Amino acid sequence: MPELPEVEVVRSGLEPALTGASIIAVEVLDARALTRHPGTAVDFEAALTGSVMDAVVRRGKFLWVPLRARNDALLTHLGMSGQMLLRASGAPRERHERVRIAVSHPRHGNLDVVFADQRTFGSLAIDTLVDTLDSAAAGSGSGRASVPSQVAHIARDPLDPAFSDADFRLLLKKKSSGIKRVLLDQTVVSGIGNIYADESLWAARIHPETLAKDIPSPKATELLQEVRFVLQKALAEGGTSFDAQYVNVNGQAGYFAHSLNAYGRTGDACPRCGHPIIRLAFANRSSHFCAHCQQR
DNA sequence: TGTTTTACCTGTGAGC
DNA sequence: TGCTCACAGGTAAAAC
Repeated sequence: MPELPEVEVVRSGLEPALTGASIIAVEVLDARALTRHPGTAVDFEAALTGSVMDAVVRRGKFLWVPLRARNDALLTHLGMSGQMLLRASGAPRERHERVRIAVSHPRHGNLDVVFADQRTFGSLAIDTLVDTLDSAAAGSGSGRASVPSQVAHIARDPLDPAFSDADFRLLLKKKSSGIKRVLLDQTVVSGIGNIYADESLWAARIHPETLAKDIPSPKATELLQEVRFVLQKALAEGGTSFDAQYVNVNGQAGYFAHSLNAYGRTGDACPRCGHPIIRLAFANRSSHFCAHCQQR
């Protein structure tokens, strides 16, 4: 389940291999991988072939590759099970392979970028670049102040230097939803999914159903600190991998699953107080928390 | 307008 | 052994 740390691991893995590389061939094996793309698979293949990739940029869970001397980018969202894999040119098909992009890099030679996705929630697209609303750099990996139009409404993530803590606290004051729901709202703060929302709330000792507007400002500041700590620790450990759902560009799993305190630990003793971690149904998914040290 | 629910999708494992 | 069903969850559209 790729959230900010997992997507950043993928971004930093792709960056040296793709920056400056030319696209020499594109093969769409399953058009469902293009649900975000406004045109057809044939358009997609034709529009990419021959273009040069300038960078690999991330905001929240979105990744994109600006195309040289053009006002558009190759946009990627991994969804729940998407993988971007770097493979030797002509390598055998991956399981659930949806799109293959053959590139030629001036220093690294030829290789294939494979987009594989089991649950087909992820997708690729070619999207027009628009100016960022605050004129600051778009996100991680680029100094340019432009984002794909489909990313324009996505908030900055907590690791972005241009993220405003004050704006975040102000937004919380206006939200009458539970804080867990608000943390998952990518227009409020991006990059956080179910795993890191549960972990951050556990660390900040906040019950997931606490109304966002009821959280005092100092507590909101503490929550942001915990969010950043959890994201940075997960990033340092290569992300969170359950089964084979998330891997880096070389197909390797991350280690953060061993560091989880609440997520997926239903029935285990809370590492802080020893009371059992509880699982609560929440919006077609689950919240995991300690009812003793995270009281409403 | 703001908030909540639903649809999309497939592999895995539990239960029968 | 083979079948059914619940579950995992990010995003956007629909419903409330």
